[in-house]
Amino acid sequence: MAEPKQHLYLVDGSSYIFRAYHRLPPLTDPQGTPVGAVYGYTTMLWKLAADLDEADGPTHLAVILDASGVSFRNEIYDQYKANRPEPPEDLVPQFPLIRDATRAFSLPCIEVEGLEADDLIATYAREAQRQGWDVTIVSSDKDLMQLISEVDGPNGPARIDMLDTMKNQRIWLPEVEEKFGVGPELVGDVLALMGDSVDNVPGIFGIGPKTASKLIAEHGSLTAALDAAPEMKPSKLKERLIEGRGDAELSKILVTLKEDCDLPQPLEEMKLGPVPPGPLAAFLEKHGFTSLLKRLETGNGSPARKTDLNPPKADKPGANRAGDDSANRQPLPEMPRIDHAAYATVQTLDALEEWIARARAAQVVAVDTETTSLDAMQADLVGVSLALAPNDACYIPLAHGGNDMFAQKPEQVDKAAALAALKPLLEDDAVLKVFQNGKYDLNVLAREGIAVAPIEDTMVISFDLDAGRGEDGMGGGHGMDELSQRHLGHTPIAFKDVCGTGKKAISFAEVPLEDATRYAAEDADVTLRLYRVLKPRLAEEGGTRIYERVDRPLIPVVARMEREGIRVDRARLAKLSEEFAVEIGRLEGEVHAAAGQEFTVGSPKQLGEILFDKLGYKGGKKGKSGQYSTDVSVLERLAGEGAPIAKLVLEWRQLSKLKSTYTDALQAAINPDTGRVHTSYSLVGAQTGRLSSTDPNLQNIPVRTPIGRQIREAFVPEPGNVLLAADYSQIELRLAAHMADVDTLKQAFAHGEDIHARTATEMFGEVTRDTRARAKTINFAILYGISRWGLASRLEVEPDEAQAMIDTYFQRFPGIQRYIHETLESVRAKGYSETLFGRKTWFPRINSKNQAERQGSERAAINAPIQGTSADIIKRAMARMLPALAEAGLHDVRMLLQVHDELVFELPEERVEAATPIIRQVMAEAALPAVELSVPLGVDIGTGLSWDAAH
DNA sequence: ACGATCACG
DNA sequence: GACGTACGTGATCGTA
Repeated sequence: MAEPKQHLYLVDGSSYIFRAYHRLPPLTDPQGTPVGAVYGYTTMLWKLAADLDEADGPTHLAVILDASGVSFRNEIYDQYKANRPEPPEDLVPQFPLIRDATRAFSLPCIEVEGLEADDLIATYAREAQRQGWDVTIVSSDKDLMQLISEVDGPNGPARIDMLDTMKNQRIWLPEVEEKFGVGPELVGDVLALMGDSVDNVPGIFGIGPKTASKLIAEHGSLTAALDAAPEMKPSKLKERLIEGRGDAELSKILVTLKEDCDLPQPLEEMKLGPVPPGPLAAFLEKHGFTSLLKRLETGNGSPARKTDLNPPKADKPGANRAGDDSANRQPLPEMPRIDHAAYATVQTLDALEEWIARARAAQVVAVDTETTSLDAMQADLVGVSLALAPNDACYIPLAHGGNDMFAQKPEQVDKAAALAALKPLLEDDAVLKVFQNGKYDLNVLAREGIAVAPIEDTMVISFDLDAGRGEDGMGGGHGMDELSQRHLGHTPIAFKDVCGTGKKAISFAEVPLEDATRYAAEDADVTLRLYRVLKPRLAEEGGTRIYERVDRPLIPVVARMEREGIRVDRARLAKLSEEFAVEIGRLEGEVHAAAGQEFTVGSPKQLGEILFDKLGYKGGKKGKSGQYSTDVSVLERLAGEGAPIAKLVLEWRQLSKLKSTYTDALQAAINPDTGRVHTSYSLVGAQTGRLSSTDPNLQNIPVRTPIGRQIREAFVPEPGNVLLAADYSQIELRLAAHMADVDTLKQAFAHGEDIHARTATEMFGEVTRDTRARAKTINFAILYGISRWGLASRLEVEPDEAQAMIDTYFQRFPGIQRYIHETLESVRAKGYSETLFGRKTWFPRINSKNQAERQGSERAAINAPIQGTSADIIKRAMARMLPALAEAGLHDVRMLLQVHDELVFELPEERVEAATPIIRQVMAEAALPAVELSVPLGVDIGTGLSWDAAH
């Protein structure tokens, strides 16, 4: 048997502590020594050491530090690292503690005078790779990205990758490519051109990361780029390249890692075993890391646990871990209890200016708006609250006392003046604005002419961490009250306690200032506290990638789409409503006649009794509510068996649905100010990461039947414009083919084949209308997690026959069965599924003893990575779309709607030709560069004078 | 407030 | 031996 692969982790201790210092709160230990960064470092080592025995975890580990003093690079260039500022004074005493912490874990700690940590890491990494080991460099230093590689070793490929523990991100070839636009072997050349101000590597003045990447990618190397300079067309860039040649060559030497250092310690001595608890306990105790100490004692996720408490086990190492993660969370510095009396009401411009100044100094401020409506497109701004620290919060009333000119109004800052004062703060790049559901506030403030940025959103952070995590008894929502309850143990004042409910409800503008301040300032306070709890978890739990790269950038994009809205033709809808009403009345009469009595056709209860008791049709099945089922499958069966009433009811239902849900409701949804319909998208509505749409839902407008499609004809562009609809074609099946690595399907997609026809050929040997339809059903069944009974009922065959088809499918596409098996194993062990972009969905019931519950989770878990990856891809496309169009000068293309695999745009007719290829490209390439798919993404685009015509 | 039904991907 | 059968949503209606 081959020996298990060795995996060396090299921890770049020095760079970690700098970053930890800035990211973590300034804790001090019982002796008064600052230990915030050390605490961060300790938890990181803890996690790494506890990963021993995990797949891809370390078998060997060493910490590499910078020795103090000068390195050989200073002999080459005396200015090297010369302008680096002194480290902050409360960081200095923490440097030696890094060594103490490392020793406490009984881990090797290596530093060599005259060598930098990077050079030692490079040498050790290459040496281990030569011996066929995998290597993970724990650092985020971009210089080290030069080392990322994979070579053929004695027993298979040996790779060097990186792990950024702050962002909890693996860095591998795609990440390097994304950052530098070139492979690792050329990273040094890019760095040499761009320089590094922190290390005082000169680079070439005036060339930054973008230009450097572009030059190296174009010419293939630094030397080639420099050589090509004299031939370039006259430009600033050309001059700089020629004049800066010397600087660039020197920089290249400085950034090149020394890979042939003398090694002070052989690799074998880095072998990682269970951590002896004694020295570690002493260290934790000395510095007052009591929560870690407790975990060490209880063995909960402890690096010492493996031998001390549990004998090594061969079976699933992660079993039963599902969902227990929250208990493993880092303790946070205590926050004071919520104190409503501490909140300020800001009633003068001077006081407001002071809060704004303090917010600027704090650089992070939680913001909340109070309005008159939940609909951001109708809401009037009533006040704004700010929070700078726990209990340090205020409320700024702007429109209390209502709009009645003569009413008695409380003293408050003039609304226009206050907003003018707030605007620079809210738009300041250097001040982070934290919201709970920021999309709402963004829209309210955008309507006041304020373009808030940059923002953070605790609701979205919560979703990216905990989607699906709700269990019985504990809600899984991401609303503020729920989050506050869950993470802060605090129940905020309820809106209805301030404004009342039902008929007696008052507008927030009528709430007395004292109550308004308590409520509003508390919301900002809670938001800030939630941010402090949730934000660090992103990095710890691997949520940074999806939050920073997908969901956070999407917030302003979706907000903008909501504000754009879409025009609907009211007259057309009204006409449809009327036609439907006539037809519904006629059908109702016929149904009553067929039934021999009047009854409420819309009542499934009454209908069931008429059909099965009075008229005596057979096959009535009662559900658990004791009521006959009368859904479409039942009525269709009855209609097929010659029951005229069933067909009439089906028609009646179709038209009632269309009228009440669409033609009537859409007219009512037209915004009187804009004349357009503005849906609201939820970024946290669907567990898989999809958006959902409400008020009205524009993601379920009819399309499948001709009669329903008439409603789509009422969605229209402004005069002179057209609607453009761009759809991903079969995206989920394509992703399944990629993720399950099914060659036959991948080839079919690569050749642009009809995928259902192809499936029919594989399964039934021939393509007919019937076999293709069956194949299509089976393809979807696979995506949704199949059962013989479910498939049987859809195909109207016996379960045995359905099972035979499933077997055939798995035989023809063996990757699918393996994918399903591996996905479920992983979800059972970890508790969550993951998309290609790292989005997690939790399945707390995956190991349930209740079979139905468990099987339901299993089906959802099979589907979630596929549906979720598709959602990630279109989200990335959306975030890039308007910038890409703008870059081509297309500023008048509006992105209006998203329907899961479709984007709808409105644009002047004469822009269609220019916009189409850009939209197609952005969508088709949306996975890149983070993920390279082995199937192409097809995009179908159409245009027309209605949404229907655009398809 | 909840279940049944049906609109969408 | 019983369970309850395709994934993910939201709106509307009737009924409790």
